[in-house]
Amino acid sequence: MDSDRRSLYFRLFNEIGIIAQLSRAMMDARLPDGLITPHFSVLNHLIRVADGRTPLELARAFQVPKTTMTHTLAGLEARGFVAIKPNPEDGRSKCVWLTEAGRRFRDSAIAALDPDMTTLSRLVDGEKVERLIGPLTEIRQILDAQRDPKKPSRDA
Amino acid sequence: MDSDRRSLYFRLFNEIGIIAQLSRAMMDARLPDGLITPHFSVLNHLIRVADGRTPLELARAFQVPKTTMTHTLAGLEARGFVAIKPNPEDGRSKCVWLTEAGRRFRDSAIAALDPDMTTLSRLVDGEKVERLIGPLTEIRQILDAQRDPKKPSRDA
DNA sequence: ACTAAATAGTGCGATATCGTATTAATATCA
DNA sequence: TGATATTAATACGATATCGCACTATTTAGT
Repeated sequence: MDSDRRSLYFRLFNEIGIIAQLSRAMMDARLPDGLITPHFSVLNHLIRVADGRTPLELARAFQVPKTTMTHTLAGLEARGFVAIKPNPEDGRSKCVWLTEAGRRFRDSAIAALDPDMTTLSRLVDGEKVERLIGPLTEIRQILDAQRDPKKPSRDA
Repeated sequence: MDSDRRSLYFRLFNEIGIIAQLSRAMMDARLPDGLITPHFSVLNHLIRVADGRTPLELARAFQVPKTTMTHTLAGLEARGFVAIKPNPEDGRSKCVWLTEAGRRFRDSAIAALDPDMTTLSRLVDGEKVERLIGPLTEIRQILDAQRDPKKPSRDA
């Protein structure tokens, strides 16, 4: 592979890595206590996508190792933001349910993030963001498909 | 801020976060020993951008806290991939220089990553990537500028 | 020159992230 | 049905990441 082509992809991943770091730092700064972006993201996912997901489904959705999701969920459960119950369809598995406190926390977190998001929406054209999401989703899916299918969660 | 607009930015950051995680996992899997993507990225930066940077400059370049960069550099120094010397222009500061071993390691890491990158270049159109980098760089710069200028490294 | 404020790097403790190995339950199949 | 492989979750240990606080040095202001 020639050097120019290679550095193109490195630059892409570098920019994306930095944006991920900056956006996460921005959100972390608005979240209380020991709660950080992954906690909020999981709550948000449970509301936006579907309640009652299994830990493994959540790990896949965020592309983190199972053990990382176990840890994140333990933090949410300790604060009473989710309830983790046995999966009635599979004795090995669990289901993660939002609690009322979890919903309230998610709403208050969004409120806390709102000023930053509003500022951002003034600085970054929404249509430009929409045009980005398509290709980014495509790249995400390709990267996802590249992983060893035997390892759906990277450490299984 | 209305909910649609808000979820647009959340989706952007979510996709970017997942791609960052996947690309990092992909690279980590090809790096030896205890070396991970940040180690490689720093070496790559020293070659591509400029040798002899200070730790703080590197922390800013990657938008990580100073302490994180200290830790990353310690790992590189322990393996003899960089030499950290006093900054002749500032007694508080240091300068990070690549060693020959560092260059060799960077080259071998690139060689190890090459198959993945080649696969990627077949699956993701290079021109599409080029069209992404501009807007992403812009967003990165805006996010960067949004941070409190008093805290150039998030924990200063 | 002297003092006060700012800056560069790091020690330290807390938490996050990850890989490996383990346990329990389920699925496969002879 | 019984043996084997697969799967979901977690315990555990190692390292990464981060914020806070501290030291040494430099810079600014008088």
